[in-house]
Amino acid sequence: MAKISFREQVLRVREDAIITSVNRLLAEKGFDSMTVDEVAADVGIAKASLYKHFASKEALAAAAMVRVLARTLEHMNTLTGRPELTPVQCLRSVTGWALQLQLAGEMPALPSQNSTLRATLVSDTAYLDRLNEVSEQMGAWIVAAQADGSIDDTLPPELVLYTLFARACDPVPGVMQASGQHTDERIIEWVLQTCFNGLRKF
Amino acid sequence: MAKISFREQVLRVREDAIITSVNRLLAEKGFDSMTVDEVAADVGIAKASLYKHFASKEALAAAAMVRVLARTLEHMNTLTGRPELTPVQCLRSVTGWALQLQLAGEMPALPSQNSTLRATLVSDTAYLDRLNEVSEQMGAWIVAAQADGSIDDTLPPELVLYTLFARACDPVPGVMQASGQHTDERIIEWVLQTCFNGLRKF
DNA sequence: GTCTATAGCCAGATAGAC
DNA sequence: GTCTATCTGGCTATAGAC
Repeated sequence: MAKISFREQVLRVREDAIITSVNRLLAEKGFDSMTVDEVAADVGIAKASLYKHFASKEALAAAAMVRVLARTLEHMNTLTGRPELTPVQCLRSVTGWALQLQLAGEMPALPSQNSTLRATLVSDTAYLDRLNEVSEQMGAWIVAAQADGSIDDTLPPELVLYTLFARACDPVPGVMQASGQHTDERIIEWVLQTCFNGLRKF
Repeated sequence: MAKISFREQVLRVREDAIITSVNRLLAEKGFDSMTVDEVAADVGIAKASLYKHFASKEALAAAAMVRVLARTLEHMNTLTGRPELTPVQCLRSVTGWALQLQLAGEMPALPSQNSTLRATLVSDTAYLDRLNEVSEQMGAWIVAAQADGSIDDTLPPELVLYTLFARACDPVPGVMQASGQHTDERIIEWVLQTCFNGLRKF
C-alpha cells in the first residue's frame, strides 16, 4: 500500500518534470519546432521512456496546456475570494498574470492550424473541462463588467473573451522585452493599458 | 529583344501564380503545415520546376511576404495623397485593410520562432526594404497622432507600431468569422474599436 | 519502466532525361 | 524549364533486451 503510493508519487514527480520541460520548450520554440528527442534530452531520460508516460507528442502538449489552465484557475480562485475587487479588476489581474507567464517564458504556444493537435485536444476531457471552467468564470466577469459600465456593453461578450485570450499569446510583450529597454512590469502595464483603454489618449 | 521580353513576361506570370498559391496556403495552414508538394500541386507544376524559380521553401514564404508588403505600401500611398485624413485615420485605414486581407484568407502567417525562416528573411533585401518603408510611414503617422493628441503620447511609438502589426495577424477576427454570426465589416469595426479605444465603455 | 537500436514515414531538395 | 524518379535527413513511434 505504502509502496504503491510511493511508486505513484515517483511517477507523478517524473511526469511533472516532463511537463515542465515540455512547457518551456513549447514556449521557446512552439509545437512544430519542438522535437520529442529534445524533450527527452531535457528531462534526461530516453525517448522510449517518454512514450511510456505519454502516448504522443500531441499528448505532451495537451498535458502542458492542462497544467497551465489549472494554474490559471488557481489564480482566478484567489480573486473570487476578494469581494473588494471589481469584475474588470479581476479580468485585468488574470490578463496580467498570463502576460507575466509569457514574459517568464512559460506560456506554451500551440498552432491553431495543426489538425492532429486539435483532434487530440478536443477529445481530452481534462483539457476541455479546465478550458470551460476558465471561460465560464471569465464570461461571468465580462457580463458583470458590462453591467456596471466598465466594459463596453455593445461588444459581444465572446469578442471580449477571445480578445483577452489572444492577449495572453500576443507577440507584442515578447518583442518589447527583447529590446531590453524596459522592465517586465512596465511592459505588462503598457499592454494592459492598450488592451483595456486602447491606444488613444484620455 | 521582343522574344526575351515575352519570355520574361511568361516567367513573371508563372512566378506570380506560384506566389498566389503560396500566399493562400500560408494563410490557410501556416508555414510549418504547408508542404512544397502542395504548392506544386496547387500551381499545377512539378515540384522540381518550383525549385527552378525559388531556392527553398523559405524563399517561397519570403516572396509571399514581399508581395503583401508591396500591396500594403500601395494602399498606404493612396492615403498620403489625401490631406483631409488625420494621422490616426490613416493608421486606422491601414489596420482595417490588413484585417480585411486576413478575413479574406490572404494574410500569410509566418511563425516568429522558426530560425531558418528568420535567417532567410533577414538576408532578403527586398523584404527588409519594404518592411522598413512600411514601418517608417507608420511611424511617422504614429508620432503625428501623438502630437495632435489622438494617440496616447506616453506610449513608446514602437509599442504602438508593434501593436498595430500584431493586430494584422490577430486570431480574434478569424474566430469571430468562424462563428458565422457576423459580417466581415462588423467584425473589422469591432476589432478596430477594441484596438484604438480599448474594451472599456465611453 | 528504463534503455539501445531501428523501423517507418514524410518532406525538402536534387539528378538527369527531354 | 519541365518532367519523373530518387536521394537524404530528420522525426515520430516502437521492438525487444534488461
